[in-house]
Amino acid sequence: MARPKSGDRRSAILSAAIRIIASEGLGAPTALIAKEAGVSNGSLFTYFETKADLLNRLYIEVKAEAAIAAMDGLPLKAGIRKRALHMWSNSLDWATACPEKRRVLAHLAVSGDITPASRRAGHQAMAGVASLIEQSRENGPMRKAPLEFVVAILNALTDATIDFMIRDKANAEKHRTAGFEALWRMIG
Amino acid sequence: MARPKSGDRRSAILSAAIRIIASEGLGAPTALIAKEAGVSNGSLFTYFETKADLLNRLYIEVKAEAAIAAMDGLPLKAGIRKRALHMWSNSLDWATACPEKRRVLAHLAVSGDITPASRRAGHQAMAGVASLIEQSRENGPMRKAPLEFVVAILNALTDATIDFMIRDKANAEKHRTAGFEALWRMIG
Amino acid sequence: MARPKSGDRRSAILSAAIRIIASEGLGAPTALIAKEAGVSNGSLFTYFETKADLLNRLYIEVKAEAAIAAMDGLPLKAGIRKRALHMWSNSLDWATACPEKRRVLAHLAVSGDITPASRRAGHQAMAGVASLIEQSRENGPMRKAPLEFVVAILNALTDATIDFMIRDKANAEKHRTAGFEALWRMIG
Amino acid sequence: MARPKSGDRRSAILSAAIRIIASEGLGAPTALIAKEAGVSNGSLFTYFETKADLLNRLYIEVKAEAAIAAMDGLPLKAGIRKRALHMWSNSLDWATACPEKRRVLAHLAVSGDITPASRRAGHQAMAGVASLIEQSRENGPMRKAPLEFVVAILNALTDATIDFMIRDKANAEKHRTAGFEALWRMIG
DNA sequence: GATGAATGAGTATTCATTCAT
DNA sequence: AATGAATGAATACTCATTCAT
Repeated sequence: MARPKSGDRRSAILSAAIRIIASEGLGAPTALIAKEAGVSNGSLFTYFETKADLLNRLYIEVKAEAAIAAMDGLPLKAGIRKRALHMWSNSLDWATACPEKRRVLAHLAVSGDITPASRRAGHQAMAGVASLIEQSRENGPMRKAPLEFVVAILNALTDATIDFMIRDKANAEKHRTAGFEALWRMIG
Repeated sequence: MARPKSGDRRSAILSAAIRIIASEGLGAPTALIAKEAGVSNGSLFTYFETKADLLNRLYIEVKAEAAIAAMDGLPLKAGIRKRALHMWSNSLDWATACPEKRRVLAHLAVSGDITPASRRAGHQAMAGVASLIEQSRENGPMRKAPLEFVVAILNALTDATIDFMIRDKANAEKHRTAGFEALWRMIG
Repeated sequence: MARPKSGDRRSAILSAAIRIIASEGLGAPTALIAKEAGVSNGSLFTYFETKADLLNRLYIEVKAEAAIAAMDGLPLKAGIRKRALHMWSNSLDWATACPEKRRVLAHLAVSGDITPASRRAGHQAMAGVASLIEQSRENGPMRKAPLEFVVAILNALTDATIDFMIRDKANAEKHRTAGFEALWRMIG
Repeated sequence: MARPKSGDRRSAILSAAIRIIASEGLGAPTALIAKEAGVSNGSLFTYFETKADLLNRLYIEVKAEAAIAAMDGLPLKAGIRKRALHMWSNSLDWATACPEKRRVLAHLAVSGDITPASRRAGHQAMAGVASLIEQSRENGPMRKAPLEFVVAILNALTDATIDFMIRDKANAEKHRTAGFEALWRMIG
């Protein structure tokens, strides 16, 4: 038979982990994740050495996905404000579309199980985003602040905006715009 | 009467919990906390019904302490920008002085063990802060945004700034100022 | 002040133990018994060395009470069958009137905490009853069986009858009579 | 398939439970039972959900075994007295041969952990015995008493007889016979 | 590889008993 | 003596990880 669909199993586990961790938190038993993935609990450990390993992979993959989503369809020729707005919208769209992934990322971000290496990998995945921010602030009031500081603020602002969009869906559009305007006032 | 319940013991446990949870996370064994507090593991449960109870009290007390610190010595007669800056500085000073408390608060904030009631208590403690923000944005670009949204952004911005001050202590002062300027650009 | 009313406290504890153990079983915490007795948990241990001690005293006292109840108002001049019936009725009346004491006795009888010495004390308290049985079987078919065997059967039969009287109160009288007739057929 | 759940392990646990509970009572730690069964403490819980579950299964299985033993080799064509005597002897033989099981059953019978469902299952297992009793008393003095009452008395009488046989082994045979005669006088 | 049973370290909580007040 | 806080041993149950099949 052709190659065993190990890739399938691996991603089945990963996406089961998202669903389970989103609802149960990081304390969720690996056995539950395996079950949700339709896989035996033993199998989980042939794809991931330890639970911590699974968590780290999850962190990296979801982070990467978020980064890709953020840059999707970026109008390369457009002005910087336009491109920034595009990315901002993309990020919020993604977060709204995959609330579970966002929850999981929030859990993982504060987990002691995520290694510095994984965090670095996460940052690298966000390189495109970082560069866009770099350009955005180039002529603004934060032009001298360390890039990381600006990134941190952006992340925080994004989180706050998303939280609010989810909490008050009726006015989601307004919040999205208000968030961007606030951002631009800060760095643009 | 027998040996009366001792406030000292209670706070010994609470502050041991801060130290232990800051370094071990919320999964830290109650026995370890008790030991750090110089108290028997059974005693912990005469002061707190359950571990979750301990966590909730911790959340409320530390949150209240942060609120008090934020408002300490507020120059009531000063203009709004000055007062906002004072609060901003206070918050960052406190967070810098008690990094463990901040870490613990960060852990607790995302914990499923903190009850809605405790969260409400936390918000109430922050009432003074909220009112100051309310005034700050009164004539600014975010005057129409929901207060909660502004609060969320402030929190996020504070966190980002603190993170950065801690990470790059040499330029802590600059980051503190830059953070406030960013804030004021957004809401002032 | 006159003598401290220690006797009161002691019996308060004992009767609280009956109520609590009847409803919670032998696993009931001593603290609960103390509370029900209106006494501090520490005090319980000035009246009874250990929980096992409390249980043993309880066993002996309740057993003695049952024995006394059984012999109460015994018509000394009457014939043996009449006296036996009187005792039989007394026992069932007592058990019906104090179901909690009976429950407690049932629990204690199978407990590993009751010492042989206590069991002997219990038997001694039942001496009057034993003697009556002795006479009852004197000319009957079990005249050669060991007394203890007959006693055991009587106890068992009593228990069964009481259980049934309690379970089917409407026909309690019938069961009481049927039980005695069965007894008499066996030994009389 | 992985290593299949093993009936051997299950019964090893069950019979270890009998030995341990017989000597230590129902308070015996599950870890001790597991150890006696030559199994890890965790394994006990793959065969029985909770300790209470283990206790209930034990109750049902031992009760069933007692019932089967009681009816073993029953001479179906014989007269009722003969059949009753056969059952009586069987029961006593079994109880004498497995004193631990009897002890355990005695403990379990009064335990609050045994569910009504388990008690019902126990009664059903005893259906054959019940029917034999029904026939036995059919023409006797207790023909009008509720069957359950007669069963209770039989149980009690059996218990008393066994206790005595065990206590006074030298005359076990005599007690066995005396017990049956007493029974037959009551109901036959 | 896949399975799921086996393992055993780890943990919150209880409770008899002691002891400071 | 009375109180009730302090103690710490004890215990059911969980779960990441291993391993027999």
